[in-house]
Amino acid sequence: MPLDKKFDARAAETRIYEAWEKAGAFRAGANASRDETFCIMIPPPNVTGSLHMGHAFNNTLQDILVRWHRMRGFDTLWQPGQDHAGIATQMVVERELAKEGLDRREMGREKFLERVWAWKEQSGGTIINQLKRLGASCDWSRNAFTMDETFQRAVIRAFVEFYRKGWIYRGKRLVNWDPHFETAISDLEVEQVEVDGKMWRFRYPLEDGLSYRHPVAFDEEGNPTEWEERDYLVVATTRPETMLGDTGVAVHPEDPRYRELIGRHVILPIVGRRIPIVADEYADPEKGTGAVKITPAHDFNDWEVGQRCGLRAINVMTTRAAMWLKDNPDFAEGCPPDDVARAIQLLDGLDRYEARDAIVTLARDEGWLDGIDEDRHIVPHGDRSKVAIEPYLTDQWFVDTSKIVQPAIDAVKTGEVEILPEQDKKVYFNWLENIEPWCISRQLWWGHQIPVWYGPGRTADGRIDYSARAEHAFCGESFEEVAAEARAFYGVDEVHEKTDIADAIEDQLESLSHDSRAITLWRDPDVLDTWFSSGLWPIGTLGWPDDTPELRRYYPTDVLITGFDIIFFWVARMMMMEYALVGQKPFSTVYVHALVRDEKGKKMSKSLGNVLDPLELIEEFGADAVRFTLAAMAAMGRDLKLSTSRIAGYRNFGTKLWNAVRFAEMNGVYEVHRDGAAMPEPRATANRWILGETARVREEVDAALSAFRFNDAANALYAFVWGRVCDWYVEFAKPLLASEDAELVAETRATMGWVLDRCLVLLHPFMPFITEELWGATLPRAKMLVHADWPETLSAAEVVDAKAEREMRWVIALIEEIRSARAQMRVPAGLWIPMLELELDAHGREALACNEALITRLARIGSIEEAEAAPKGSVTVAVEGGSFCLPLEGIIDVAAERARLEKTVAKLEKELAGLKGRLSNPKFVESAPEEVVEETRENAAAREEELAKLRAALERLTEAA
RNA sequence: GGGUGAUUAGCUCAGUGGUAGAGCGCUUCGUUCACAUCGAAGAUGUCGGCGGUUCGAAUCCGUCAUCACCCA
Repeated sequence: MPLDKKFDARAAETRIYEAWEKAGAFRAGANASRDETFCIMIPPPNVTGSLHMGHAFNNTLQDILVRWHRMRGFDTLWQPGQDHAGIATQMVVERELAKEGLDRREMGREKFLERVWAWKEQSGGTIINQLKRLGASCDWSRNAFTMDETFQRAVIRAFVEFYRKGWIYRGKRLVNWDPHFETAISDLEVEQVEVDGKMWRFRYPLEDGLSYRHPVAFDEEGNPTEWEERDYLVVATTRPETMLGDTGVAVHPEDPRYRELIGRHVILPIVGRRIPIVADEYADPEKGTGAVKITPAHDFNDWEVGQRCGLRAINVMTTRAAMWLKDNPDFAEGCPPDDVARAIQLLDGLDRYEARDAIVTLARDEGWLDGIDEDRHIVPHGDRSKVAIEPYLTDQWFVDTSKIVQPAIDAVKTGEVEILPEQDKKVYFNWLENIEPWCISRQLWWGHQIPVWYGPGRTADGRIDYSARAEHAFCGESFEEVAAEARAFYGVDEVHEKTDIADAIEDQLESLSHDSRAITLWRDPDVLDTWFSSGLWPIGTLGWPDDTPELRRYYPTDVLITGFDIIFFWVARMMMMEYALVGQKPFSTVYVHALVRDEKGKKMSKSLGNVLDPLELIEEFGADAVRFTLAAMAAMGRDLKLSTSRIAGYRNFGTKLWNAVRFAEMNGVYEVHRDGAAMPEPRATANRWILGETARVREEVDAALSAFRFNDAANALYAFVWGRVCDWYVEFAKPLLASEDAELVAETRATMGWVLDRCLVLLHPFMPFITEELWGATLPRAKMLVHADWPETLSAAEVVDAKAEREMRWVIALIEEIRSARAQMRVPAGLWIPMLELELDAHGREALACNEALITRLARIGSIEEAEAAPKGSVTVAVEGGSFCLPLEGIIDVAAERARLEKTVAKLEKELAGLKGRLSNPKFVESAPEEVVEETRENAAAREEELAKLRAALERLTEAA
């Protein structure tokens, strides 16, 4: 049954994917024929996410490598899975609940988590199915999830190990607080956004009527010429609401204006707090007034200043970033009670922005507003919530990254782990060498709950101490483990667990009243940063902490392919955590790819509306076209700008391949060629030539893929299949297949069949669907293409026939020359014209004799005859070793022919001048490599020869005219 | 402010010292004989500017300009 005229991607892709899955084609070790393993860990997408262009790109590259290795017989595992995306998923579910008028706090943790799991069950498969549409050949039977029981065990184990080694600690620190989600987030989850804002200047009165002289006018050299007497300091701030937590004013120690004020005090307006003027280099004399208010509990820089200068940190906000003044002893401490009461009355409970307005209004009304300037500044925002982040003082868990960072740096320095492209190494080092402690606790419910339980403390003399400060933490992989420890610690028989601190205290009081020897512990309610679990991905998915066969076989993995945007989030953390936990690298090579942008180079974003949906593109052009486009554009280290016309072009490439096979089928190729046939040994030059070309492209593709040069591999295949097989070989084969010589026909069929099979094999990693379809449609096959043998030993050195290659190049050049002359002379395309052979060397004669049928057919030449001289009005065709002419008197325009020849002559002359110039330079001949000099000589000679022929032709033209 | 990268045909981009390339687009011609998602032919470049190294620079170095991204 003949093939259709084109490939129906939409109908075929699902069917083919199902066939692969049914055959278990992607299972770990499928098609393995050698000992070496090849393992890629998928960068886990969010479980409730959906496929975007970045995923499509990333997974296409992985699939190319995986299919390539699988066909080469490696024991291959592409490990798929998803992460639980703590904040993102909790956000989605909370939004769902809100529609039903529900709130997670009212539901309670357990009920809420049930809802999250239900949501995961419902939408978790979306991205898997989308990856399948793309053709991703993951071992889905091993699909992993960071919240799976086995993976949870790995996360908890990692936490406990780190804790016991002292690499994790809990502390009251300023963290990036997201007031929308009411959780801490890590530095990396913060986006810096430039916004238009204001800079307010406030006057803080000096204590006890103190005053100083502040310069207000300056001469040309900047020396002050006028001063005014001030009994206040002017501080500037972009965040007036934080002033309630001010505990100092900093000036530069060298600043002459304020030197005498250092150590004195100002009285904070509104609250009446007496706060010191401290010297700190953080205060920049050039900025504003050079005096800066310090709010250690609400600003990272101020926190540092506070630490250095011994200032208090007063938290004045709630977890929702509303003002917290009432019942806030820290706030009230040291302030006049009347002022505190008034502040509470005016400001308590106000949102931070309402409070800002209120404070500015107060300042204006009370006369301590010095002025307002327009100001553009950077405000940190939560990358998920998009609200302004509040630096916030809370108890959080941190990984002391300084303890585990060194092996991650060394591994890349020594080359044990390779990062490609090179430039991304710098980014990696830059971050790791300046690494900050990693805040890993999140005030969320969806995630891995921190395996730490708290109980009362113990005093030195063995009594139990219930004060909050004495709180004792127990860390263990289970409550049982912790309970055992607690029994020993307290010397009690019973240890109870409560999830909530309030319940625990109640329970404790109850036991005390019964004089029972029991202690109640409560578990830390927080969960771990999703990236803490993703950091364990390579070992966790393979079964760690158990010593599984998979872990032994596939770990360390081979390649990680990921976007540059998660080098810090993920790559660096896997490096640190895996070295810390198993003492081995997680992977050998990291290939970092760039961003997919729209065709104008803009980052794709929903708000810009320039998002290309990979699934829509797959619908329109087929997965193969989308994949091939991404591969062809994957030049290392460059962003890629995607346009649909490019995808359409590669869809056409698939059609081209399809029709080449269709041609073969229509010409009896598959009556002769057999599945698994050895490479034929044909006589005909064209057949021998294409075998050599096939060997060459195989080497090119392997070299390119080995170097992660996906674009080179894709382009080599494109140029081979379209530019050599379809444009030339199929055309050469037409006269051969039409020959009377049955043996010639048979060898041509065998050759074409073999070459096309190699095309399918080599293209399969890039275009798996259409190639698999053609593979199955042409012959009964022992194995599906997905498991076909990669022609690894096909070597150009062995297969290329230098004579055949030279001959075919000559034939192609001649045909191109004739076609070009015809087109420029406006010879009607359908017209068969005679050609005269004027002079020809031995090689040319042989090449002509062997390929006359090809030449006459492809150049539309009716006859070739020898002639002594070119007749009047003929067109000259010069080739290596000879020249021909097309006697076209009456058809051609002499002036046009002259113009054509002159143009070529001019081009050759220019080239020749350059070549001769170099050769006549003695320094060039002396210092350039021998082969370069030789090549230049040959080039010059060849040009000279051609030039002579064309000049002669020009002369004849002149004589004739 | 610090860092990284980019600047090559109309567009998107390859090109690590030896004759400037590809795809798309454009122009002309062409459909019985695999494919119009096609074929044939063609036009288009001070390789961002300036300096340097070299026999030789799109390529190496310096500098300036413009743009982009990352980090503060």
